[in-house]
Amino acid sequence: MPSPSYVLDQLDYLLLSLVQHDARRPLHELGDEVGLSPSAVQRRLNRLRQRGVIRSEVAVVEPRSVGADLMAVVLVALIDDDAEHHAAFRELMRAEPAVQQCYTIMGQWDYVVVLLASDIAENRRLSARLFVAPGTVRRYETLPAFEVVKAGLTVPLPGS
Amino acid sequence: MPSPSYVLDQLDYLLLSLVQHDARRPLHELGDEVGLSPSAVQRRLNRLRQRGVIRSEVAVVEPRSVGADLMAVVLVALIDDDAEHHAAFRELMRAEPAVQQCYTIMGQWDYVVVLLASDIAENRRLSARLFVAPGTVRRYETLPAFEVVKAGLTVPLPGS
DNA sequence: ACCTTCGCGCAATATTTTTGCATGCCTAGT
DNA sequence: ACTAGGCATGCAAAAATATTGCGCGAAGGT
Repeated sequence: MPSPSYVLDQLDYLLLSLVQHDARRPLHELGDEVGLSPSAVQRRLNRLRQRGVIRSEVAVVEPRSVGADLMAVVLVALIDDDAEHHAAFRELMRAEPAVQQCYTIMGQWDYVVVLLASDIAENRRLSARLFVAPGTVRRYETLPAFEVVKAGLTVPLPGS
Repeated sequence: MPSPSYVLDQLDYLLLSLVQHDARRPLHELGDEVGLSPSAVQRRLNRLRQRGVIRSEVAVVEPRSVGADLMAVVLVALIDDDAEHHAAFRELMRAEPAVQQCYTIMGQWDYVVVLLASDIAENRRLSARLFVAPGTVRRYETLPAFEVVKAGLTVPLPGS
């Protein structure tokens, strides 16, 4: 489902590198930078959207501005490798707004979860609800974030 | 610098919850959903931008579409807590496009780094360059991601 | 050599954003 | 109670931007 690998040329990469930092720039401005007319730029962007290369365009909200002052990285090990348990846990993660990111990883832990909360108390409540109550988690370790050095979804692009 | 805490009302939260999922919806559409005229919506969004509540608007690129097939979470411990070392390491992380995210954390590790690479070989090259060559890292542990269960920058919003 | 395909620029059109202005609603001060 | 100021709103005009139709030329295949 991601995308069956398509052929993107240098111009596509250039455009992606621009819009992944600022999605609000008008087409003629992007066109000036890459040497294309506005409509050509638009057709390329639409194609990238349609093919799923551009997954979405979103506004990035500063967490601290909306009371999410505590970010934490949580390492999680499930009770066992039962497919049911995994499915249930993943569903829980996807459904929970406080879970910003969740990856299945290899190694001694099963998941890495990035959790946003207003404070320690709420973090504890969330942990209880997400990791303890369901009973599918054997062990979890919370690593509170001290500082966000870098946070983004930007992707390294070939030739740039 | 994030933002000195401002007063956002329910409408602001509503708008944020909409645009943090889709930043391309026209003002009149947002207005219909929250019960405001297009210009009122726009003024609110601009205020949120100016105050830094909306940090940016970006296109989210699907990593696998551009050859970034291997994501890994890397736990890093520095040689020591020297401020110099920390500053250097953080600068390195910020400058490196393959580093998607980087947090300072509390506990036995100093940093969590989310690293994007095309494959294992490139991951090794990156690790060598970022964690070994500089000589500021005592120990690091790479946890390759098996599957991305959830990836986003969306923030939990009060009252929604 | 001819045809087909594809992406381009241009120009017309449609949509969206931006701005100026008048109004109504709070709050605070008299 | 009344008034003045600040503030956010809706509306409408204007500006900017996005979208679409069309013809052209290059690349590749027959």
